[in-house]
Amino acid sequence: MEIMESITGGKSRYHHGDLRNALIEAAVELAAEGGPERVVLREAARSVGVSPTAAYRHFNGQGELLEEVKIHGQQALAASMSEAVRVLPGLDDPGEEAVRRTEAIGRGYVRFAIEHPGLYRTAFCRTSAAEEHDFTGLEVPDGSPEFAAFRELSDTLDTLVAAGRMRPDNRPAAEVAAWSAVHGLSLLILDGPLALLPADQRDAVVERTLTTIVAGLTRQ
Amino acid sequence: MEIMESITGGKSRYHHGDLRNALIEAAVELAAEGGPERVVLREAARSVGVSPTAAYRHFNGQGELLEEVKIHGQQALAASMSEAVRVLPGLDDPGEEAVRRTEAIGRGYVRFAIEHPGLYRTAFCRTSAAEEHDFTGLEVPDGSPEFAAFRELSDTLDTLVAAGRMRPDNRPAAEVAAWSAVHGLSLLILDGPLALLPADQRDAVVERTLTTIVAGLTRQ
DNA sequence: CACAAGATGTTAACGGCGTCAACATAGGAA
DNA sequence: TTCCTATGTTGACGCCGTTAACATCTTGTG
Repeated sequence: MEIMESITGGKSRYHHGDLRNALIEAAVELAAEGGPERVVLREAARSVGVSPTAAYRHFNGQGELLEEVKIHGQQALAASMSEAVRVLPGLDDPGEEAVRRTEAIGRGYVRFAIEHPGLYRTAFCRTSAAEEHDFTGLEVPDGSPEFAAFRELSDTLDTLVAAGRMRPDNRPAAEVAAWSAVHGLSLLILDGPLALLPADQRDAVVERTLTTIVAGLTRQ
Repeated sequence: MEIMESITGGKSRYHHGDLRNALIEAAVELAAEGGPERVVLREAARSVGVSPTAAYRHFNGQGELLEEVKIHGQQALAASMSEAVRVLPGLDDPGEEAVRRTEAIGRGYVRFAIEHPGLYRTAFCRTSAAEEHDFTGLEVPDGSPEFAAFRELSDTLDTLVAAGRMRPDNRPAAEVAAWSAVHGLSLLILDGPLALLPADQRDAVVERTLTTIVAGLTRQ
């Protein structure tokens, strides 16, 4: 398989060259604009300039296209969380550092939801492909990049225990508690009763919620 | 306006008599089966035995029908929370009672989500009618029955403060933190990574999460 | 180099959806 | 009784996802 000299080659060609990715890109844009219900196969095809049925050469159907966008959203979310941690200053007290890091992860999570509501909602939308990974807090899958951030959370929680800031018997399900809090908070802000809260009040509520959940996790 | 002797009168009549409620009922059933995306106007009409456009005499369109179902779901959720509290035994220590009550409210919330996933998802689905109520934790709207349970949570949190189990400066946004936790937990269980967790492990995670969030709220 | 075969894209069509316009009927008030 | 209005019906439109049948490009092989 030679590399097609096409891609941006010129003149409208019968074969697109990279239709799959082009469709995903278009679909991501749609999702960013209007969430999962907005990613409609025909519109993605239209915006790429191709017939609707062409998509079926690259996806099993709309569901599979949506799944692709979903993965993209999960990765972007993970990146936001990682970035929030990366930016943190180092501290002398490792326990304090772990606490700050935990809060930062949560902040990055909520921040992404607020800044990219469509993608965030898509990342957690229901899809027919219900083959979800599961973890109780003990078994953390690795490899899949969308879970890199989750791994980061998990490690940070371990650090909390190691530094004596969290009781070991609190450790199991700690990531579920943390994740639940930021996930719920994000959705209450996006779709729920906190939707029309002015930004400054909203941020205050976010900070207070982060503080509360971390307090719960680190209670001795 | 005389009462129509119809309703269950007999013989197929041209005028249904209570089509609006019949459609809502059908739509609720659909939502219970498959969530918000399942409440399709034509199917509701079909199951009532009426033409699709008949619905337009009673609703502005599918969105308004969905909105009706949404309200129904919110009320059912509130009922589940209230029931969980009602069932609690009284305690001598009012502080301890308030703590138990807070946990019970959360348990009732998550329990409803697990037992009625379709209705729960519908209760929180996005609808065009974005005229949501908002509250920062200070201003709690009353009247609307779907918020009765929220009022109950708010009162319970007040009791926590009064009994000296919660620092007053922790009070603001406390309901947001509590709500976020149970909401996020419910969604992680329904759609997210905890979906395939066996029931007993799932219940354990729920209990641990409730404990953690209450610990955060009541930390001195 | 020729050419068959597979990969990739197109057109046409189906059924289902939400919605609108035009028409039909029933029930109550005058 | 008669007419008005509330309520329901039929028919049509454009959108969606999806399938089947056909067209064109690309590539490996003789």
